[in-house]
Amino acid sequence: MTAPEELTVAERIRNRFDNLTRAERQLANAIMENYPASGLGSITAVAIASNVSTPTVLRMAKKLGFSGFPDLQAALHLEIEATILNPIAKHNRWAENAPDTHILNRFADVVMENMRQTLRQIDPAEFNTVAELLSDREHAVHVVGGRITRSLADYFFTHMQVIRENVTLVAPNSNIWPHYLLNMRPGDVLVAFDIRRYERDIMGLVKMAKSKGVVVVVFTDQWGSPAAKHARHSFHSRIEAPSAWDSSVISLFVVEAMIAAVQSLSWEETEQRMKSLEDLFDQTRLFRKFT
Amino acid sequence: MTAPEELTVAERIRNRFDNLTRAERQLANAIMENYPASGLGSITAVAIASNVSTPTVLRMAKKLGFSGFPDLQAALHLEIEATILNPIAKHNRWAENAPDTHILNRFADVVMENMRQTLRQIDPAEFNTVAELLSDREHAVHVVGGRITRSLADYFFTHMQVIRENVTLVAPNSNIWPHYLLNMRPGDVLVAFDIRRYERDIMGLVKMAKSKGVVVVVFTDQWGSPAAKHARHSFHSRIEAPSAWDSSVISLFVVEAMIAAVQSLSWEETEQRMKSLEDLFDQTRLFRKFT
DNA sequence: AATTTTATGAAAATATATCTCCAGATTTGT
DNA sequence: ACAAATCTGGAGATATATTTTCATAAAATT
Repeated sequence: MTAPEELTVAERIRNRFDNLTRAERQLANAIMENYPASGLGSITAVAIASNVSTPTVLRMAKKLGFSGFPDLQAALHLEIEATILNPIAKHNRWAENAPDTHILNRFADVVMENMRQTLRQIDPAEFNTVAELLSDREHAVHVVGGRITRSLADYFFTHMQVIRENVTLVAPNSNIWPHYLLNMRPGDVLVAFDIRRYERDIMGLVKMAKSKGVVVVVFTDQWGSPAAKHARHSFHSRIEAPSAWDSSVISLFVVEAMIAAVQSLSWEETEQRMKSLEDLFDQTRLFRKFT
Repeated sequence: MTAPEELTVAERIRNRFDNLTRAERQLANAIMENYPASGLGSITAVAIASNVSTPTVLRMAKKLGFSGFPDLQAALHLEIEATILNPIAKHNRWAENAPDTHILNRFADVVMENMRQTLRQIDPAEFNTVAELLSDREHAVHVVGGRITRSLADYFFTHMQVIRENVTLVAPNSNIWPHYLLNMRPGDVLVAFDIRRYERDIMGLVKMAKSKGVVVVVFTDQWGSPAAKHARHSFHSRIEAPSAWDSSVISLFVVEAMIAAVQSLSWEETEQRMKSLEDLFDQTRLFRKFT
């Protein structure tokens, strides 16, 4: 036997429909008509929409086993939550041979949730715009990162360097940033990485670059680096992690997607460059042959 | 141009995120967290759930272009109605506002599959063993990466350096690797990153380190670096990507999970070190204060 | 360091929603 | 057709939600 609390409002209505009075049936039909959205307004709104009085709504709510109208509505909210929630996020266990509480599984849960949230926030149009900016050979691309984000900046730079010419990685030491600023021209793009704790210097660099007419793109976290306010475009990744540190996994995900987008916007040139690169590698015998 | 009334609440939040204040961003994130169900309660309930005051909720609602909170909520109700009525348009996409074929969605699919496969392959016992090895202060940890994996090595190094002393990042230039080999002692741990195309030099370094009694841990891809054969432990991440490059997202995921595991194995010391680090940052005023 | 601007939440004021009560309408049983 | 039981909604009482006001705190600017 299912406990009454676990029945949906719709089920309760169906179960007790025969016990309902005329006005209540009218109300029940109106609710089922466009369920569950029809039950979301105030008791007054629901009453009016169904052409019954508010006490009728209340009485039916009580008949259905709720303590009052707000109680019924809370149940509807939970149902909506359950219906709308993305089922992909609910993977019970990632590493099947490890317990749920193993760090691998906990991490996997959080990362997937981060991914879901991040993708919901990204505006694909803005993403495309930035990809186009970055594939424009007319203007240079400058990349800068902070203490932790340096690795991301470096990763991004390494790939962009293969895709196109005229890409600079700004050195981590902010003392010599003025040298880099010298080389930035209007229309150039500055890609800055900054997650908490946000670094003063990045903010400064962004402001100065902006005043020189440089288009600034900031990759930051869900709270947003202060530098993002001065940026033309910004991408917010969720960086939650079951650890003392933040997670950069999703930031890297967005970066890789961006690299892929830029690459496909200018595949012909990129392909050429990659081939030349292969040749160079062959000559230096840096790599073993891949089988 | 879309009329403002036709934008969803989520879109409005995205559009104006950069104009939001700290408390408002906190609220926005809480709403997006479990959207749209999170916005269904009373203004008070929403405020409490997000840990902000009710006026903040109201102010944000107005900033987003609504006349008040009930207006915002009515918009949510309409969205829910639209979503539920059209079940096909729903949840099979990550970035709901981009087509399935958009690179963001294709990337998300692949990453998710990579994660599944990778976690299925990892032996949690081995994972734990390596975490213990890395948290043993008696022995030094050396980290090395290749052309692409350098960023991962760097990331791992940066974090390990905070967690414990006696961690070295081996410089990318393999000419001077012999210098580093000089400092490796039996029982030390060498963490090497190597994904295709596998690099000859990494292989050489691993072999030599092994012959000196160093415990080698290799992070590689699903096919496995040849260096992995000489390693005591190895972790294989799936690096498939819808792009000309491989994806490092899952490798980073495993690295972060490992960092978290090591950190929790020696939390007391790590905590001390992190506090000292905070103090140092405060003194150098490198970061802006995070609120 | 001092000043201005902006952001924030506590608390009061207002508006709205919810519930209670009850008088009349409707149905049911005789 | 009549009495009893039940149903229904109007109107007021109460509770809650929403908005406004304002003092304080934080941040930006000078």
